[in-house]
Amino acid sequence: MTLAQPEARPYHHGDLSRALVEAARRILETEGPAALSLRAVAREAGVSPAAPYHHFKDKGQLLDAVAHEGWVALDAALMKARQDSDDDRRRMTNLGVAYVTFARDNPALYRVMYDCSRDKDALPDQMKEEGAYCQVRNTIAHAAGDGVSEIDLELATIAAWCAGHGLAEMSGFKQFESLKTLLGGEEAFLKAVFDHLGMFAKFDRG
Amino acid sequence: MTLAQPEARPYHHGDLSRALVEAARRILETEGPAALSLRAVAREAGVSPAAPYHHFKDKGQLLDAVAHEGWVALDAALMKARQDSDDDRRRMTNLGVAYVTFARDNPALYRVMYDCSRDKDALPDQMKEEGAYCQVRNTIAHAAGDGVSEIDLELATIAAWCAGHGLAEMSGFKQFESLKTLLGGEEAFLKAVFDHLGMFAKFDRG
DNA sequence: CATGTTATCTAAGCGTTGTTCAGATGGATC
DNA sequence: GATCCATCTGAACAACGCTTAGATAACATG
Repeated sequence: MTLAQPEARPYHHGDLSRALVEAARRILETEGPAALSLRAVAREAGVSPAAPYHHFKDKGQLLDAVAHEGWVALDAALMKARQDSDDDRRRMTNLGVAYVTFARDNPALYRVMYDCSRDKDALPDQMKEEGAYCQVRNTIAHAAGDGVSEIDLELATIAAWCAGHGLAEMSGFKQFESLKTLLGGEEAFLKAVFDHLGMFAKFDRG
Repeated sequence: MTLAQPEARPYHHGDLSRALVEAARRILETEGPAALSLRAVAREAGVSPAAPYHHFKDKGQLLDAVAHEGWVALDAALMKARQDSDDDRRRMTNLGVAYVTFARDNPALYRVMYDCSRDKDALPDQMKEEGAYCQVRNTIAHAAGDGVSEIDLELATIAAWCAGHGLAEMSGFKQFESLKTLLGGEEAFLKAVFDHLGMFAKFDRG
């Protein structure tokens, strides 16, 4: 008779895929992206280093699953931000702030999300239909009214998305620290930058 | 007497630091960032795997050197773009297009540059004085005239830089392919997006 | 010129990683 | 109850970043 194991997991885990993704997110949050090795994830989940390969083709595919969860979470954050406002322009700014805030609050996760995208040279497919990208697009469409062309709409969405991503990756740079305190905090800083980007400038001009 | 070596390098290389950085750039261009290991760089330079440690504290410091070269090159590209125009607004767009074009032409190098920045949560120090960041700032300052505040100037520079970085990392996404051909090529696409960002909107409005 | 000092390089090795493979395990099906 | 098959383990491989001990040669000092 052996001593009681700390976690008497049966030989077959039951839902290892899910457990692995959760373990990965736990490692991301506590130790950062550099510590996210497949072996570490397996360790954290309490299985052998080879076990993950029965659920994911390779490390990249596990990261894809983690990234997917990230996009879903970002989705929800943007959805919430979109409802918290009535005015179109303010709503657009709120979306931008929510986007960057999500990235700043989950830096490791955001990094994985975009690393996966760049490896495939594409945003996740999910986004085109009902995802975060589409939410930005719809918000712009509503703000711009009927007169706007499909092309302008697409361009404006891309422009806003690029601005958000750029700011998400750079707003943490220490060179901007003094400016932030001068403006009264992180959020004020973000709003000010988005204001300067004038994402409706084209529509305002006519 | 031994056969003539293919490259009868003396025991002491002479300028190994430089050779290592060049070897790294060669690997980046031909095999991409994933293949850029310290051992591969040493192999490419024709030295043992331990040799680089006499010139760089660790792999990160070698990448820092590579990144520095990248920033210098980007510097030059922006300098050239700035002189190729007279009108302020066009000059600003040209800067943006040049920035993104550099990133698209040297994707692996650009990746290393920004990975190094994020590891330190800072743009390279060199940029603040006479570097690329400063060029953008000066261009905006010239365009905005005397009335603009120091804060607005800084915000506009950050906004432009974020937009450039975001577009640099996303313009390669295949989702935008059809839109690009529809607009008549990569450069037209970039100009259209920058136009939508209306980086002078704030100043135009007064 | 001989000598000692120092910078530079190599060889070997440690611990870790991603990945593969043969074999052990056990739930599901007949 | 025998069989099948997805799942998991243990052991192994090559490659990685990095360290250490020792070889080599340039250079300074006498």
